[in-house]
Amino acid sequence: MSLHHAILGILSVMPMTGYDLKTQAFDQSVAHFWQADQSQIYRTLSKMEADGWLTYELEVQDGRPNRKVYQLTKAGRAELARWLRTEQPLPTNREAFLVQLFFGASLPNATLQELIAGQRAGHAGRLAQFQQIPVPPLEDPQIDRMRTLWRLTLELGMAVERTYLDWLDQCTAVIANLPEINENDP
Amino acid sequence: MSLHHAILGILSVMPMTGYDLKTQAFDQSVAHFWQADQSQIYRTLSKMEADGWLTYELEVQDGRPNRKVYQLTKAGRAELARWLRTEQPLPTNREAFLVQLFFGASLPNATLQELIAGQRAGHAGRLAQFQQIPVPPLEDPQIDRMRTLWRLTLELGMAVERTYLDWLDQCTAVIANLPEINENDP
DNA sequence: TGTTTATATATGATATTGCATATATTATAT
DNA sequence: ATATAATATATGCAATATCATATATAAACA
Repeated sequence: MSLHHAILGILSVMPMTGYDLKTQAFDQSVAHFWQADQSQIYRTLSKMEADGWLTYELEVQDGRPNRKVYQLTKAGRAELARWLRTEQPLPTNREAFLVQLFFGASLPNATLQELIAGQRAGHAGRLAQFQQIPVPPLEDPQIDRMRTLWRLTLELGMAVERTYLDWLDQCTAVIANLPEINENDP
Repeated sequence: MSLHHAILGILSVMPMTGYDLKTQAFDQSVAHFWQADQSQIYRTLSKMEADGWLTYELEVQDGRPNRKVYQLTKAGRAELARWLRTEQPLPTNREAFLVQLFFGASLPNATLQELIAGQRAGHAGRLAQFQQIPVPPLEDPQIDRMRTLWRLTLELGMAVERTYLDWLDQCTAVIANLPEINENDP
């Protein structure tokens, strides 16, 4: 639904190809709030071009596939401006690990701890990845309106990851104090 | 992918109908980590029954549609036990509001503040909803292994909502100090 | 020398989600 | 008296997401 609008946003800052959208934008600068599959990006670009929101300039290359550098049309800019003002629903919470924990009472403590450790490694990795995205600090927000907003979204991404890490450590502590289940008695 | 497993988990605690799964489980006790559409629940139940993970007992009613009370088969219990031990990927971050904020530099401060206020109301509502889900406190985890794990998942849900609320308040403060854009100069 | 990585776009197939609508009766609210 | 909510299951359809694979060449690596 709003992969369209994420793409409009990115291309409004800088025209680029589907390949760049994947490798530069969705895998990097906006990865903390939107991720997209390569095949879905190309399909969505085609559809948006057919709908008149985008055009592209073909850069002919030899030895490599030609590049289609996409940019917004007037209609695309209008659509982005309209959508930016519409109220958005909260994200849906769907998290497989929490299903495991909620229904995991039959698992031994050690197994629960292994699952928790796996999640912890993942979240620590994400936090490290977010911390490497370069944006200026918030101290002087007069400087650059756009970068201030970028910084805010990144602050949330990092705050959420820290919340996960703290909570996973709490889980480890709680389960360490839990009496072991009797494996003969399911 | 794991709506199947969320359903296996719920029915392993208590056999119930598709209607009960929606109204009692997905809209209430597990709403903080998994949500599902009614139509998807019924389709998934049919598929799981066809795959031999579930059976149902028909309770004939008059004046109302008959109830299909689903329960796990032996194969269903085995699949749940297997899946509970498999490592799960982190949830994907896809949040439309952050797309707006990231690309919203062209919006006036007041519009940004309205969008933030809308999100804040939503997250405050979610937190209030989570706080009404009754589970015993963590002080004595010896009491009940299952309820301890339930409590932990709920703690995360609430911690994440508090993280959002704090961050949204920070956004309000930062944007209040931001110089207004010149609307004649896009 | 052979394998992987990078560049670049594209399609097929499947899974998942969301929204609307259909049916049918009883109970409750206005 | 009439409309809405609750109970209960089901299908159609469109949007979205995921996974695999195809094509083609150059560069880097082992």
